[in-house]
Amino acid sequence: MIEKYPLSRAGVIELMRQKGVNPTQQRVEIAQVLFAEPQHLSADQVLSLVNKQRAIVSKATVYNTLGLFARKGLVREVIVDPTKVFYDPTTAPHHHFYNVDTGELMDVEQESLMLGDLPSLPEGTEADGIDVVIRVRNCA
Amino acid sequence: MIEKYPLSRAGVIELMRQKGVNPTQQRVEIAQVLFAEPQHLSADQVLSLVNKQRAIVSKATVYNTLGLFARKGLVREVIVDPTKVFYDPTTAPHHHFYNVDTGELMDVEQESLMLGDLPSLPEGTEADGIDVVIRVRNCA
DNA sequence: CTAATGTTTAGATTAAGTCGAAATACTGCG
DNA sequence: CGCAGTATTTCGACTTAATCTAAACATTAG
Repeated sequence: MIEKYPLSRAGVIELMRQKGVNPTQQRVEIAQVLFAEPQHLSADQVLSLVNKQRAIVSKATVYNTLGLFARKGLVREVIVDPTKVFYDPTTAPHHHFYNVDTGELMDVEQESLMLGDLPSLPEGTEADGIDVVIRVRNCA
Repeated sequence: MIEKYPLSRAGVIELMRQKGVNPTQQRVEIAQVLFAEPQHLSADQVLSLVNKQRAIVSKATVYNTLGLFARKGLVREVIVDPTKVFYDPTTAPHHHFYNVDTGELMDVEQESLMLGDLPSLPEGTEADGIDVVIRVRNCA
């Protein structure tokens, strides 16, 4: 999980195998874009990055694949912007800064923000994950 | 801020005055829906609740007003669902459970989840708020 | 080869949210 | 009162992320 960026073609294929995702042509292309560096891309950005040179992958496939990757735990969906979803290649637990002025999204590096125990969950539910977003704005 | 639900018409008007929001007819109608009880409503839900009996407020006004309320600190925007924004009448700091199976959003009651210190913010930014969402799913 | 299954595609469709410009309501002031 | 100016609301068209549909394509097993 803690690997060097960018991940090689072989690296992403290996990772996909580990996560039980069939590494097809298009999926590998998409994964390579996502794992090029630690970053936060929207579906739209992934679409245009993948098809930068020549058209390789369709819009529907990008959406399908990002959804699949998220379900399989290859990437993490980050919901902070009401207008679009971001996909984060870093799946290890970590938190985010979100700049409401610029729309920029950044990882919180160190585990400087520590969480206490989880509160008791509602009846009949189990934890799926925790999202902590620290909203910041440019100071005046 | 810690008031009893539902808030009376006079109560919401008072609150709007405190927050510097001109209490017009439509805004009061919308506020009464929001402050009827602790809950999490989408713009669409507010729209249909407000116009349940007779048409009172237009779609544009609902969106305008919810945005205004959020900016003025009357309600809190909660972003957990990629398809819509929820509005929470409880503005005191608190966290949320989000049931990914049902789409249900709930307040975390007690301060059972304690946050440590904030990590150092990115250069040139100041804190605007923290959103903690505990995703849960129905157990098998 | 053929069937079955899994994947990708283009293009139409949905639905939340925004926008622009006209209508309406309210405010103070002569 | 009556007018002028500002604030608010409205309609309906528009934008856009995301989904859906149904067909095409790929891959594998037998």
